[in-house]
Amino acid sequence: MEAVTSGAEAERKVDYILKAAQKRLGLYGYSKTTMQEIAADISMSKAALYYYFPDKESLFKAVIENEQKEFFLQIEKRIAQLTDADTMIIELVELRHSLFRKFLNLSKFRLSDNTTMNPLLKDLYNRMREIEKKILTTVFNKGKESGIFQFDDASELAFLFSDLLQGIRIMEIKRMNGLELTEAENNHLIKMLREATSLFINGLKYNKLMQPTQ
Amino acid sequence: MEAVTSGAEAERKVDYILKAAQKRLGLYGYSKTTMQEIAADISMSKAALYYYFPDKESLFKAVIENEQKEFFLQIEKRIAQLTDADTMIIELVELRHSLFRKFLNLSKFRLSDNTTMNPLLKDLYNRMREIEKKILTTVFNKGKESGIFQFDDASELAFLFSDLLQGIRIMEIKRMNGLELTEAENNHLIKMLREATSLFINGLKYNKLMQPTQ
DNA sequence: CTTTGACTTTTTAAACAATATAGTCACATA
DNA sequence: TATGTGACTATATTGTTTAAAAAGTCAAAG
Repeated sequence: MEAVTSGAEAERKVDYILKAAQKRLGLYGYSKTTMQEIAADISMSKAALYYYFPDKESLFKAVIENEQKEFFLQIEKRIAQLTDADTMIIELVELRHSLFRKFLNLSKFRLSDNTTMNPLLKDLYNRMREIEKKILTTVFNKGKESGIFQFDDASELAFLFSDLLQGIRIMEIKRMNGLELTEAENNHLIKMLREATSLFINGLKYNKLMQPTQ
Repeated sequence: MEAVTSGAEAERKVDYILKAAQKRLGLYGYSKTTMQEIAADISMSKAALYYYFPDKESLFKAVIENEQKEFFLQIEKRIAQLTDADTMIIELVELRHSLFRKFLNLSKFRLSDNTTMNPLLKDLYNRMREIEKKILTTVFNKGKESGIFQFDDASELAFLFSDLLQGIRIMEIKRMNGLELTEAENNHLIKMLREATSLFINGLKYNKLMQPTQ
């Protein structure tokens, strides 16, 4: 799946290609970006791209992996600066939201396009959730240790919380009119996410109803 | 949108048609059910259907409205038997889940078919949520009056909660393999719904973080 | 008032051609 | 040898035509 080359020069070339691909991916999405166009953008021939990447999918996979790495790096950096589990979660939600928009340019990955790029999208999506859940699990456990949260199974909780947030995002996207998220729609979304998080944390702090699983 | 007739005899005939349409709708979905087939099922001519209903859409709209009416009737009946707001909400979620499956035969309304029947589906969906939110708002307010819930805006809360539940449903459906919800998948779904509801209620009971809106 | 068969119109589906894009390769150049 | 290219092939997408199916109409009849 990776580029076939080694050496610093080659690496710079690969980065160059990735940048170009990233730009078009963010702007037009997967299926509306051709290898020809990417090549032209950086004054190369299409064939040269195939020297560095075996196929289109691999190229874009590399783009996405790059962004994802940076994305989670920033999240963990911020989390590390905090001490309380509850503020960590709140921060996590906020950061996740803004970074997701910034790095992955979500708007272009939307429904219309998602039949063609399904394999890529699904992979991206699964990894995202996997890592997110791992981080959440850690934070929940930290809250439990420090005595402010009460619950049974942290990873199950992380699963639920992650689903719940994703659900809110989907519902907001379903409601929106155009193909882009307007400023108002985005504000509403972040407000919903905040409220849900706030209630969720509260629920964990005074959790008396929650039964042990099965 | 309604049948053009009056009189008890005509009404019985309309019911007869609706039953036949309902059966096929549940079995095959909107686009895979023809007027011809419905007519044949009850030994009528297709033209006769058009005497009672102006078009296909109206016929199926009537079917859906029928089921919806029955659906919410049962919910409100059950709610009326309860006194505590928190158990009301739990019951509401449980009932909503089982009745939705029973009456609206959700499985057939799914993604594959939803491009063709979009207008109908959207309408159905919007009404559902509208009524659901109304009921939720009432229950939340009841909880506030009796002093067990603390929050600012009941209808906003209903909106959030309703979204959140729907989000969990969607996430579970996205995860599922085949086209039908298996027993295991359904169990997982209902478990998630229960946990989310439980946490949500807890959050409302000890709500100290929740800020007044904006 | 209700029902129908025969009819017209509209929608959907299949088959095919035309186009665009992914991907290959023999050769060129440094 | 490592990198790059133009010209090629194979594959996937899109557009167009045609045929079939289904929606919807109507004059006439019971």
